[in-house]
Amino acid sequence: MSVGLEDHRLLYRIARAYYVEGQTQQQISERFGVSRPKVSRLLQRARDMRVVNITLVPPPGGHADLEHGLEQRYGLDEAIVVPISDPDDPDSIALELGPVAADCLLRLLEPNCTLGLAWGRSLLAMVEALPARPTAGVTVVQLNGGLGPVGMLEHSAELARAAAQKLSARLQLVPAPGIVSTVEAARVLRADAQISSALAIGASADIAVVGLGVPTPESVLLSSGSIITSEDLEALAKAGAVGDIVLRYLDAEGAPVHLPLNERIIGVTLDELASIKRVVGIAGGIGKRKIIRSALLSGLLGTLITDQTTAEWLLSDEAEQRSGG
Amino acid sequence: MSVGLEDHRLLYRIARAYYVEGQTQQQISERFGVSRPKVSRLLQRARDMRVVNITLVPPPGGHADLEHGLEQRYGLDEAIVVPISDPDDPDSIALELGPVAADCLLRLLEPNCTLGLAWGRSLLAMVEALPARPTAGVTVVQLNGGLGPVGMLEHSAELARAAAQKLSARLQLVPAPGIVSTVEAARVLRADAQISSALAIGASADIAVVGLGVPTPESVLLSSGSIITSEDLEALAKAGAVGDIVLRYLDAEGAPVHLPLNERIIGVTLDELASIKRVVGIAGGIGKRKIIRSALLSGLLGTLITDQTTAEWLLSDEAEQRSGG
DNA sequence: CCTCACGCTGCACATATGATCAACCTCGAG
DNA sequence: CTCGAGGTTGATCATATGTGCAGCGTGAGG
Repeated sequence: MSVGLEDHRLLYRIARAYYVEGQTQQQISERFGVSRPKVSRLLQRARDMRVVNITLVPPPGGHADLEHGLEQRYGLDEAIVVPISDPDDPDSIALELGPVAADCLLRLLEPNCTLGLAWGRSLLAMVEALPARPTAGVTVVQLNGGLGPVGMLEHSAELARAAAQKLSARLQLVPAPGIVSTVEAARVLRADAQISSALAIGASADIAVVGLGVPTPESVLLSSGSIITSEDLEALAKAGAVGDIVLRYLDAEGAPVHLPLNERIIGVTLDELASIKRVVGIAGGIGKRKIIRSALLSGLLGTLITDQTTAEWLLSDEAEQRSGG
Repeated sequence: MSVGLEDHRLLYRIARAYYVEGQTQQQISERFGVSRPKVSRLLQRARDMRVVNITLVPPPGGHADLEHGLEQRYGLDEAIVVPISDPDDPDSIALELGPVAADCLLRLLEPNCTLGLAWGRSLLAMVEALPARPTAGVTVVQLNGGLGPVGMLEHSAELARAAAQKLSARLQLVPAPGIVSTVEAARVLRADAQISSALAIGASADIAVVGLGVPTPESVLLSSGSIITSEDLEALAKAGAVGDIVLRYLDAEGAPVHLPLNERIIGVTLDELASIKRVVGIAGGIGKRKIIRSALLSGLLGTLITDQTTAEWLLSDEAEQRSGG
């Protein structure tokens, strides 16, 4: 019996009625004289047998596969891959990631939420790209103490202040440096009511936006102050640190690096960061590959915004091999 | 602002999550940080803007457009167009329409329903193609009295009997000829309790399967008996009749033809036929074009099963012009 | 500067949909 | 012929989905 052929005809007719003519399964069941659940099953079969083909038109640029690949491989909610005009210039990268991150942030923001901000060039670019969009009941909070000279734009407090202004949000600063010279000083500062309260608010943020840092002499962190010493740098290198996320250092596999330096940090901890539902990481450029991969492996990030070149590397065999080594 | 581009990206990502990854809108809304109704609207927009393309694979033979065209133009529930190996041979047509009609009928049949059958070669072919498939509580009933010699396979009673056997159904015959010589005879027969009861059951059938007849000397109707006289034929021609549906004659536009002949018919009336939810018409071939078109215009049919050539004609300009003439 | 009209947002609801389940039928093996 | 396994059916139900609605922000035009 030519079941297959008649079947295909019916599958097609029903699929057409459903997908093209927009009839409900109920209407179709009455029209063709089959039970309503059967229509559902026939449509299922029509999809399985590719009688209906659902095709998606990828957005221009072809980053969709990169994004999906990153999400699959590293378990992200969302990866956003941005084409960069000059992929070798860190400033160019930050400036082009920023607006995209701003778009993403606006999408994620909802009334009465708390937004935690770290610091860095990319964050700065994002905040600058933010349009003035008052959102009811939002609180902007620093995730770590300030770094570098107060008033510097990359300074965490300045970032938070600018963001709060754009969003007409309540501002919660952490009135302390991000790194202090001694463990004892950090302990004292953390004991301060205002500081600990601010950090607690940061730890309970709904959204965190963070950059990823690399401990090189050129980085903003080191060049703008001398709080991290060359001894610290050596210790970090020896311990295998490849970079930091909100001042917390990770090794190549995304594991925290345990060093005395940690005790001198004023900011949310990795555990606290992990408890934040939505952590958005923004970073790109060749120099940040290792820490980006590390952050991805750590599982801390829900969203990653990076450049195309880095995305390709993160999906390449090279990144895979390092996982084995 | 490159709204369109970022929009396209998000539309694509969401469409992909929904259609490819099979996530629910709820999951997507949480993953991408937009409200659930918005996901629904974005998906709607993705379809409207052809970010998702839904393509159907037509069944081999390319009759799908013909079928859809017939349904649209004549307001059918379903048209089934069958490719015929020899479109000029009426027997070939009937034999090839039959199995398709049988498939269709099996689909339409449901437990505890009443199936009314008319008569003719196509109906015979359908019944012969029916597999033995007992269906609970089905009643098969004649829609009109018998025609031609009793025992002839095309005979309405034989058709009904054979169908009832295949379906293990209860059989309700109309113990009378379909056409009698005088109006008076018809009146007497219709008054018979058994006959009128049978006709009432036929009139309340859930499904009716009918052929379409043409009043030519070659037709089974005329060749097998001499109940319709040449005078009748002339009167039919003069009144503009192009054929019949269950022995009721229609003009080219699908309107009933009022003639004394009507009073000599034993069978369900056009009004009764119109009250049956599902009327399946089976007919094909060049000679039947006019009556098929007429039956379609009458609005009596819910389903039409015909051959490809006829379907093309029914959608051609020629058929259109006749509507104006 | 004020006003109005439009569009967008999320909420709440009605509905459409897919899954579960028990009964049934079919087909093949014993 | 009898029996049992697998598949198919429609009833029922929880869930997913689309839409009307009120409120709000925005931008154009006075």
